[in-house]
Amino acid sequence: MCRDLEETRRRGLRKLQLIKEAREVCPDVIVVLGEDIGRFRDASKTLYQFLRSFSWNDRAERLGFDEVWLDVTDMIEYNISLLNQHDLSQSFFVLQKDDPTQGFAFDATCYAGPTHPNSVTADDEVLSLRLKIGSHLALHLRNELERKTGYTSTVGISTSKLLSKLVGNMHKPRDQTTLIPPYVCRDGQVGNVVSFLDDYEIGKIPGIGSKLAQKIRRHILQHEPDFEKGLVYGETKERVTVKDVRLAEGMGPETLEKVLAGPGSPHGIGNKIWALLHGIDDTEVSLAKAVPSQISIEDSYIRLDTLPEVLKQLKKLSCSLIERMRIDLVSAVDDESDHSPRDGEFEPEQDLEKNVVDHDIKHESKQPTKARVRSPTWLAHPKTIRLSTRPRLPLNPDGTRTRSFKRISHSAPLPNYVLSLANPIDVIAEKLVHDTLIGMFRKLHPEKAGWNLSLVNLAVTNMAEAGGESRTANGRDIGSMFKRQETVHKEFTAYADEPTTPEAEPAQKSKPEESSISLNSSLEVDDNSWIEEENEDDERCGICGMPVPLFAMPAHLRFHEVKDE
DNA sequence: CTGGGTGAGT
DNA sequence: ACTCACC
Repeated sequence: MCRDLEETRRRGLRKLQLIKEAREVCPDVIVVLGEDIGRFRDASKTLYQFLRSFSWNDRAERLGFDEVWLDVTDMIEYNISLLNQHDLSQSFFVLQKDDPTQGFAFDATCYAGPTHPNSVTADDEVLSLRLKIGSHLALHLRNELERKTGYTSTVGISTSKLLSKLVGNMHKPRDQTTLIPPYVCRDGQVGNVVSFLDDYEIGKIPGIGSKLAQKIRRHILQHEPDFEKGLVYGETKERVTVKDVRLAEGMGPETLEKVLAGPGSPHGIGNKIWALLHGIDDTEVSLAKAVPSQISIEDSYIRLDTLPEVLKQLKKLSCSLIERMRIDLVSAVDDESDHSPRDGEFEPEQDLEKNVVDHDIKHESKQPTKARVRSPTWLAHPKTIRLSTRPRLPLNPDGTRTRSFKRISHSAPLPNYVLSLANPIDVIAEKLVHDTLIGMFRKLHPEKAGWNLSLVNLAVTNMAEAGGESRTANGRDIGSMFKRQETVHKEFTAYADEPTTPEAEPAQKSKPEESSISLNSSLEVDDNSWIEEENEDDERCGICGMPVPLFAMPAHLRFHEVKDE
């Protein structure tokens, strides 16, 4: 097994490759089944909360486990207002509005890291400046991420989710790329956005998945595109590029609508895809959510065709699901009622470490007046439970098996006792299986036998958020953790990689600077504890008295000017 | 035969 | 409520 993604790829292993094919092309590959993604999930959470903790507007959106968009438009705007236009090379980026000493020095006359294209042509000074500042912020975030967690990362800087994601792939691993102006061009010349996108295979554009890509290819090629066996997943023999589509005869939003519309496709798909092909994506980076909208656990099986075995698996999935619910949906809240647990008094067994910031607790315990405890509380109540299966299709007459990824599902109200924190997970799971899941399973598979499942998924959905619009309840606590201490590095033994996303908009106007960050792999991390020291070289600000590093003083004083207006 | 997520259509 | 498309 290779720790190194490049080596792995060089040996012919690809993502989404069939195990059979992997063994053919690389006979000494070691295939590990039954993997536990728990540690990936933890790493993902760490990454997300770290980046989110920098955000001012809380627009931080995850894509899969290892990518995050940040809409940092507000931070860029604010910092532009602080710039000394006569000394841009000695700028200071303020990371916190309420504390102008928190930040870093940077040179606002240049981009940090690589750009695409590499050479800068004079154009659109406003957008250029915004992107330059964005690129320095990205570098700072990457440096801090690596210093504090050990994770290296790759970042794209542009004005939309679409463009930041794509351009971020240009320099991997452990680097960043800024898509630079001119985004659109005058005089019929092609801007950098269109020229950047033109050579992409159509299916590589985020938002154009396999189904849409096939429909488009079929239309452009005028026949059913061949999928050659042995080719990398998602690649076709006949490459259809964005340019091919854009310049195809009669092509436009209307044609695309006709080509793409069908059952399951959203209205206006033609317009949307047409915009995407031009690098236009006006979708916003979504606000961080206090709670997920769904939690699900699934497992796949070589063969699952008896009821006793199904019940056993349902029990296992139920346990995992309840455990996950308690981790992600339960938080500790202040409880004023004078209920300090007496010795020997039963306390619900559950792991709240991830939800509670321990310094808060210590702080609380210093309060002499009232015995305050943190009581576990549901941040949201799922109202629905859903059971999905993926049946393995019966053999064809000719003995082959058609592969299907179709799922069937059934939903039911989630019984209240599942939310009981006093009972052991085990006990709840057992009851859930017998009271509810068996019945749901029978609805999906009424026959006594004859079915064979390749997958079972158990989910809770339909979250009713509890009380206080706690958008900040959980994540912020974790976010503050980063500001307080170095976080222990968790080993990340994989070659995380590649996702891909969204939709479109005029890159032109005053649009968000967005960064798409992708987590790559781990480095050794020095087991670092850092001590905050007061720097004696700091000058004190004449206005607010705060100690400010000398190089940051000009920016700090401008901060007062702006603020006091 | 990966293990998750989100959002939309019907 | 259920399925599909997409990541």
